[in-house]
Amino acid sequence: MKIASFNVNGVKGRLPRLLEWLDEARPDVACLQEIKTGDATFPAREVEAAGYGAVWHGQRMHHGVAILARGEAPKEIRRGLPGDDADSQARYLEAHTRGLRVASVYLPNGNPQPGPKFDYKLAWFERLIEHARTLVGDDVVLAGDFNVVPTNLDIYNPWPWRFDAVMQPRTRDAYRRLLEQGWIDSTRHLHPDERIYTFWFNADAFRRNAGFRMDFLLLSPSLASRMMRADVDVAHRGRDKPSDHTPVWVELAPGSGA
DNA sequence: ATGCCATGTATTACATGA
Repeated sequence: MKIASFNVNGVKGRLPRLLEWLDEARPDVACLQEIKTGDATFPAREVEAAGYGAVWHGQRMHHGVAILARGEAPKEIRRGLPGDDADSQARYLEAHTRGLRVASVYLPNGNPQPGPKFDYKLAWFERLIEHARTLVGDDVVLAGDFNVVPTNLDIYNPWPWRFDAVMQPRTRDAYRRLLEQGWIDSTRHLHPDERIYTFWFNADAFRRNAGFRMDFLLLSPSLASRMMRADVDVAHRGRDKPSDHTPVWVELAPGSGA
């Protein structure tokens, strides 16, 4: 069973790339971020024609997350994180599919730093940590764009980006505390020493392979023994009109209930 | 230290992204 995450940077403009990737990669579950469209304008018909059921949490112009499942409709469990009723940004969606609880996560970018956007990022991260604590005992995948570069192995060159929100000690500390609950960064776990990137700032940065690793598939401890392979579909970043992120995926062995 | 760029929405301009 293949679980994937893909920050599409606009699901409508990216539809040809998305449908092509679904056809080629055939993920069983695909979590999308930055769909950048409202609930009424998500291209559900096209996604369904590609063989995927979907749930989505849209927002006009910005953010927005979705969960796709091949051949079935995911059952939505929650949209938005608990802890702040005034937070109207669409960055979290949780659904049940294929015997798992799957969350599509789009953590705030947080730039410029310092400032209110960085404060929002840290507060959002704390709410994610609190909610994740309630999930870590089940079969759960937290998949998404976490907007954090966990270590200097996860970026081509930390120096030019040392003031960026994704590099800050407080951002990294929040991510470390999330993982301390027991979550497994599957890509890093299976490739402990490799330089692996999932985001490139622009086409020139991609040519130089000057990337960041910020998209993760975090597995709850109960799924650890089912982890088989993990990789990044790097080639999709080099195609026509690509997203700035590239898909990441992990393959799980069938569970006892599947 | 960074959006020259891309995206979407609504108008030729703005907000967002990392």
